Amino acid sequence: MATDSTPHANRKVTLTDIAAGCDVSRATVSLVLRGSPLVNKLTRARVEEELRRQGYVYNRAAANLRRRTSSSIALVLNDLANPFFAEFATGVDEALGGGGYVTLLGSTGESIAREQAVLGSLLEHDPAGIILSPAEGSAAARVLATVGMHTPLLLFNRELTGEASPDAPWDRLMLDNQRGARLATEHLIALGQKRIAFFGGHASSSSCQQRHAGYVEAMQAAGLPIEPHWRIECAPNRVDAAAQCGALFFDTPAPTAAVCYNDAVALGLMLGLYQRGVQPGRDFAVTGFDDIAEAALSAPPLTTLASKPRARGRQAAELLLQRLRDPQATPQRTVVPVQLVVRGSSCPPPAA
Amino acid sequence: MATDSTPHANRKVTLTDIAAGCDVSRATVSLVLRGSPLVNKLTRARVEEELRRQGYVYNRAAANLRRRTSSSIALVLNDLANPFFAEFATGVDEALGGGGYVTLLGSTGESIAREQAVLGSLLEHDPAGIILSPAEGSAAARVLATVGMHTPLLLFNRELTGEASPDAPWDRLMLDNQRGARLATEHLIALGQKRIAFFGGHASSSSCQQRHAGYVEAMQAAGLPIEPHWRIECAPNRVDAAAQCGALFFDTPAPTAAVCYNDAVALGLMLGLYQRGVQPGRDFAVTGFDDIAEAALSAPPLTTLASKPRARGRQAAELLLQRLRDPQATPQRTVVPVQLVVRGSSCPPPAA
DNA sequence: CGGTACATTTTGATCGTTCCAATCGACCAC
DNA sequence: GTGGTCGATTGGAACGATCAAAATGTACCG
Repeated sequence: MATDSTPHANRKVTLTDIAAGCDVSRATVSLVLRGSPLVNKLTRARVEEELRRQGYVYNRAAANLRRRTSSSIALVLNDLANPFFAEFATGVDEALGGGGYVTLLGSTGESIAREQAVLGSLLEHDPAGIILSPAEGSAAARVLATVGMHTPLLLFNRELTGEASPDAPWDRLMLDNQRGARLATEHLIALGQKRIAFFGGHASSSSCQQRHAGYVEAMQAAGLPIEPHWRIECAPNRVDAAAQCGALFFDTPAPTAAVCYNDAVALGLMLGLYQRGVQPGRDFAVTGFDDIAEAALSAPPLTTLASKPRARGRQAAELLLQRLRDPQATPQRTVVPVQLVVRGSSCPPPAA
Repeated sequence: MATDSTPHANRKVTLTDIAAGCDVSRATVSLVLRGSPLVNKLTRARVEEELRRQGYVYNRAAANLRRRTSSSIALVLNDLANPFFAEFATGVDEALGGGGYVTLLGSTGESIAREQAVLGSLLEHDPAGIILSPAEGSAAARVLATVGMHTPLLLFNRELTGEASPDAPWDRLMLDNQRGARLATEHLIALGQKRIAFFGGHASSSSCQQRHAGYVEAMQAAGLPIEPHWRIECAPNRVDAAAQCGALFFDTPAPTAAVCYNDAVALGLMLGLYQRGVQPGRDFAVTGFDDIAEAALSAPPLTTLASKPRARGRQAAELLLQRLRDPQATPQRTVVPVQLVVRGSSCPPPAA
């Protein structure tokens, strides 16, 4: 309450001010701040009182400079506005905060140019590490060039393109995309579906490739055919997905089910289906990927693959913190399983 | 490509390294870095070459220390996982990046304790300013005590409680909650609705109070009655809203429409209505607030109030940057209008 | 009393940058 | 040859913290 009693004009309070204020040296104050057992109980009390009185706030930047350490982690995301990544970011921040780190945020909006700029800008703040969910098509070489090899980087969710480089000792946290999509496809097949499309995403993105591979795997294992026009690309958002819905029915035989790239796409597709008078969950089966919050609440609720983005965020932070503790350890590639969540959007094919 | 040709072991490259590398003084290199016109073209070229060769990265922390400046802004949000705030954060980061600032993220998860902790932690990194969307019930006095008066703070979206304090010269960016809710209510009234409930939110939150006031205003202006059981509180998320749906129908006369606290609540309510066999947009009118992405894509699409969170984010950043330019200006309170977006979820009452 | 041990505190250098004042060479004017 | 101006560069002291080593003081012991 009396914190701001002294109208300390403008300048910030420093160690030196405190030291002067209670007649000790800066070093002693520093020791007090860091809870060293070396200081006398009495002086500690005096100093602490003075700290309170002057409203001192620690300057971590100065400390970090001297100690050649860092207490921040950069979090660079391709699309923060996507609830999946928003949840992820929340998890990251949670875990980093627990570890005494602060999150430097950067959002690239899926633009490689902005990714470069953002990485460059954040690096100037000397983060202890970086968590990066790369923009689509981001190249390993460029990232390596700007990040260098001083700062540990954890790759989340997507691979970088042209990853031939031997000296890119990065950790990875990836979803088991292939197995997830395979599970979804197998689930549809078990329901009796035979004409199953793969809908949405850009074929150039690694996660899309992996999910498509899982779909192909399941189809082939079941001896089912895959028509070329059952593969529809679209941007991974609702609006574009809804717009592309019609493409599923241009050609015959039309599919009666679709494994979608992710939930956003699946929800958009369902909207498009409604608009054509096709009722998802009854006339047409749909599955998603991610299990974002609205998946459970759509009509019909969406069958999808749960990846628990917040837990993934915490995990990403943990992995990076671990790397900081042991910079020499060999790079880890962590693949987290995803869980099939069956809801109303998946159904048997309409009786022919 | 040759950036990492030198296996520079471990230590980071500094000004001194560059200076030594091309036989000039640190000061000159510093001038080059900042594009000063004082340096000779030739030396500049030499230095720039050396910078590239050694893969130098600027240490902004050191510079900030010396210059007594800061190049970061703290962004503290009560719920980053909410798409509204995720969009907001994206807008903030966009605009801050443009201004050469970096975003320090903090997510409080609607906990006052965490808000304190996060603010404290971020302040140690000496942000030039703070954008805060406070947790519910966060007190002005506590915030003032931890933030102090050195760091400009911009309050977004919510007021702090107990705001009697005369010396809390904070800028504000608020939505026009009252007018928004009034517009929604008037819209329902114009459709012929007479029994209109106000659904969701915590009565203690300032934004909820304002929205409720707008609702009351419209009802009274139209001479319509307001039943006590037409005011249902719930947490501002889908799940709780769906669960509280039944409370609307415990008592008679039951409402035939509801003005909801926000979109999350409205979507949850619609789900709850479906589960009771009541079809929103036909049997019961619903309006939301925020116009989050899924509002347009729900079934039926949601009538709501657009607040353009991303644009608000940019605006918040701009306001704060302006404050930094002129710290002496009198505190601003900016209230942004919201726009009624009429969609399928609002309808006339069922023919009695 | 000298010596050693221990607890506590201080001095001065340092982190990587910027700022200020000073320097230096070259050129010109008188 | 002296002084002045100009362009280009530099040395060294900051910024606010930490660290290593040295310096206090105090107590104890033979």
